[in-house]
Amino acid sequence: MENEGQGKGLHARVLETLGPEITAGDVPPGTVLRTDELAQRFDVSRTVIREVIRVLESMQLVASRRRVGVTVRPTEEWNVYDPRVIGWRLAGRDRPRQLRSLTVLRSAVEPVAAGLAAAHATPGQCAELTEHAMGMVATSRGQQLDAYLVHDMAFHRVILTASGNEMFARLADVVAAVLTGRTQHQVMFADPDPAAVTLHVQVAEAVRVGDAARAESLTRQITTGAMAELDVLAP
Amino acid sequence: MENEGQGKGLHARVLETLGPEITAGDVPPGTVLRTDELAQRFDVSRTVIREVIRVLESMQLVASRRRVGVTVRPTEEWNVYDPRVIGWRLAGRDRPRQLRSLTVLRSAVEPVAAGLAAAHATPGQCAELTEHAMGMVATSRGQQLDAYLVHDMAFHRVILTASGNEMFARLADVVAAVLTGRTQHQVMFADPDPAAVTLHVQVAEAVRVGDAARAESLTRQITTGAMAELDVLAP
DNA sequence: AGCCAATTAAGTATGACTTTTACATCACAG
DNA sequence: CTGTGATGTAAAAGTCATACTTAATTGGCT
Repeated sequence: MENEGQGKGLHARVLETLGPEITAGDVPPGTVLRTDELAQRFDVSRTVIREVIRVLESMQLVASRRRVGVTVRPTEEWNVYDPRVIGWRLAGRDRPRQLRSLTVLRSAVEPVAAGLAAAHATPGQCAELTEHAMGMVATSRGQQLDAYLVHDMAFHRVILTASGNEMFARLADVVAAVLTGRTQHQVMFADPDPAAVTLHVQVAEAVRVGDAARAESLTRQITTGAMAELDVLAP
Repeated sequence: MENEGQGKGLHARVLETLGPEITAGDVPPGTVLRTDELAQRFDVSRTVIREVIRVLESMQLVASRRRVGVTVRPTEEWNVYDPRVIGWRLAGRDRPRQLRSLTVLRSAVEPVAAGLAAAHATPGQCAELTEHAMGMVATSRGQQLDAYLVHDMAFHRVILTASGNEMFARLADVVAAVLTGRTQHQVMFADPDPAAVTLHVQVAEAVRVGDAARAESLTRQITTGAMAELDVLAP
């Protein structure tokens, strides 16, 4: 379990080592890396390293300049919306900060998405929504946090995709990660907030009847609740 | 002006050709590309093509599999938050749809960002804000759209960065692109909506005095106005 | 100060070799 | 005759080593 599985290609393995090192701050901004050294360190050819560098460069994590080397860029310039960067940061040292950033983003996006979903959701999506809301009710008591989480993530994914906005839809994974992170940090025996569960049911209903304003307002209550919860467990 | 400047490296030039072709839909999802064919087509070595493919893969535009080739992935899987993907799509065929998506995203994010800015903005940022709001007032009449745009973009950039949330801050370029796109599509002799100008001044003031609720509400009026404007000029 | 040359590290090209895997072929059992 | 499964082959990406090119930094020389 020391090395990541060798199933993937070489460049993927190198990337999965170097990326997290950078996002975690182990290789601080301004550091200069040389391709030859990296090739030596990972015992791969320079070709492989170059491909990794290209990907890291496309994430704005590094900048490559002739005669000087590969420089780690300052944090503010990183592509923080890249799923892999998000994943690495969530797995790394400043997971709390990252979780907070993402929760704020979620609190901005989800209410608007819910409002749009009320206008655009297909009957099938409405059905899924109520189904998952019911699932949340059913699993909200008695230490079934894992089962609850599955429904919660599915619920929010449907909302985001039913909004009909591709930018919102692509945040489904991020929201899922946030929800997972929150569950993992919660006390194991604490059941979800009953008020939140009720709100989800009401959102599903509002979307079904096409009440955009109500769907938005209710979802805003959910997300502000999530932020308040974050403040309580803040590190 | 036929070819993009040859100042950058080879892989950048190939990327700037292949990327837009994919995002524009000229190379529809499901299409398989072979690396040696691409190498032949662009008259570069396979090494260069491989690096391009890696970057395209990191944008989730393509997937590379052995024995089959490089497959263009379906639109829903693209990394639509990647700045280059956004740029390519804005430059391409479905620019209207993209502009609409981004405007909706903006309408979700900016009000929340403004609320946070009211709580976190430094005195310096408040000064910048009023300065640019004043600039907008000064350039709002008499076909000075370009000068107006500069202040508008700067204003919103300050709001987003002053929010203190890195995810919001990284959307400044996107918002700038949206504002630019809107200006370019407007009739050349139409001055900006006076109501919008007033709202910007009021937002700057609300942020300065730390009235988060008011800053959020005013900004929401700005963004809903922007969306309404989009509906009028909808293609 | 300003210019030129040397040096350094990334960028590119090429060719040989490895690994994975889709596909077709064939054998066998139902 | 058909469907299932084992097997072999070939195609394309993946990897490596090496030689060469290009740009930019550094430092020395005028």
